[in-house]
Amino acid sequence: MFLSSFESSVDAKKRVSIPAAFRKALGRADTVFLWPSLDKPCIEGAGQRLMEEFDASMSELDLMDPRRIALSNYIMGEARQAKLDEGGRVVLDAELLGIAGVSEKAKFVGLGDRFQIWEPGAYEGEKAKMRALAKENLGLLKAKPRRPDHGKGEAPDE
Amino acid sequence: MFLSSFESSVDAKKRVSIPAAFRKALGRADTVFLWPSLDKPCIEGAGQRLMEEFDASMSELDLMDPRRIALSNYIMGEARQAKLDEGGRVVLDAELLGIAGVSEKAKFVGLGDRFQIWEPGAYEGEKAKMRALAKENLGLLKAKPRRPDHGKGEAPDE
DNA sequence: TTGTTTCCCATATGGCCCCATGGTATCCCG
DNA sequence: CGGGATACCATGGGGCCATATGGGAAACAA
Repeated sequence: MFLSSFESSVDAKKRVSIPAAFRKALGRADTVFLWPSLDKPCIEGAGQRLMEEFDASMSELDLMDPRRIALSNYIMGEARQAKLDEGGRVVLDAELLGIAGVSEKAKFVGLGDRFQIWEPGAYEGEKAKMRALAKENLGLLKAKPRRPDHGKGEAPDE
Repeated sequence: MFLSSFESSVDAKKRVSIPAAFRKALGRADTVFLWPSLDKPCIEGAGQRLMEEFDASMSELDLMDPRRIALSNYIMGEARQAKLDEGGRVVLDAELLGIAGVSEKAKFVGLGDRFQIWEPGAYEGEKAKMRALAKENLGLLKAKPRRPDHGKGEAPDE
């Protein structure tokens, strides 16, 4: 799970360290999938697993459905698979850097099944917006109905 | 269940002891999830269980639903998973400490499924407010209808 | 060649893990 | 009932190792 946020720096060769915690969430393969966000000035990234989910979702549409083509075009067409070097870094190409406005520093933000890479300043503004939207939608987080705990749940074992 | 309040101190390495009573409520895994409160100057924390509930709720929304992204952004982006050392302590990073204004002492307050960490002085003020709000809403505590007792009082669980 | 990309090695810093100590409450045994 | 022993808990400190980041050499493209 991509959890928490980190900032790392972009060197002269356009390399960034993927935070160690995120590398662990990527799975065994030393690759990341990266693509420009559809609606925000940031880069999105994930491991093989999420790509397979996208793929599975799309395969439920007819082969020639124009909507399928459009989705494939965005998801498969725009995404790239980057290989991590042995220090856990990837090279960000000029297009990705441009879209996100990233130059010196890159802010990695975990979103559970994926993560985003922001220019740190730009992210501050976005964060405020996201917080407001999250606040409005806290109601979507349903509690699992639980019956008065008869010692089942998190009883310390021992 | 996170119950009652405790105060512990923050050492030079920004470590705090999680109260032993709370550690038992965290379950067997030696990790805590910590995040800044949405509306109060304090840190909130919980065990794996609550995070899994969040995760499950979110996975019922569409992959690209903006509300999902916003919620993920707050919950996954701002939370961090801290590992307890063998003495039952965690390291609080500078951001969390800053948000809660915690420096020397930290006040742990149990809230049932989660807990909060306050700067002790700040908590005193908050406590008064919470008490007033609780007083106005005592009516929300409904008695569970219980039938005329068959057994011997309440069975202590265990 | 010249510039760009890819791989590999180097290194310091700070985060994490472990060991140590002192204090306190509880229990047991005298 | 008292004293001691024991377990548990809070806190301090030190050392190792992973991580982040810099740089150089080799492979490749123009």
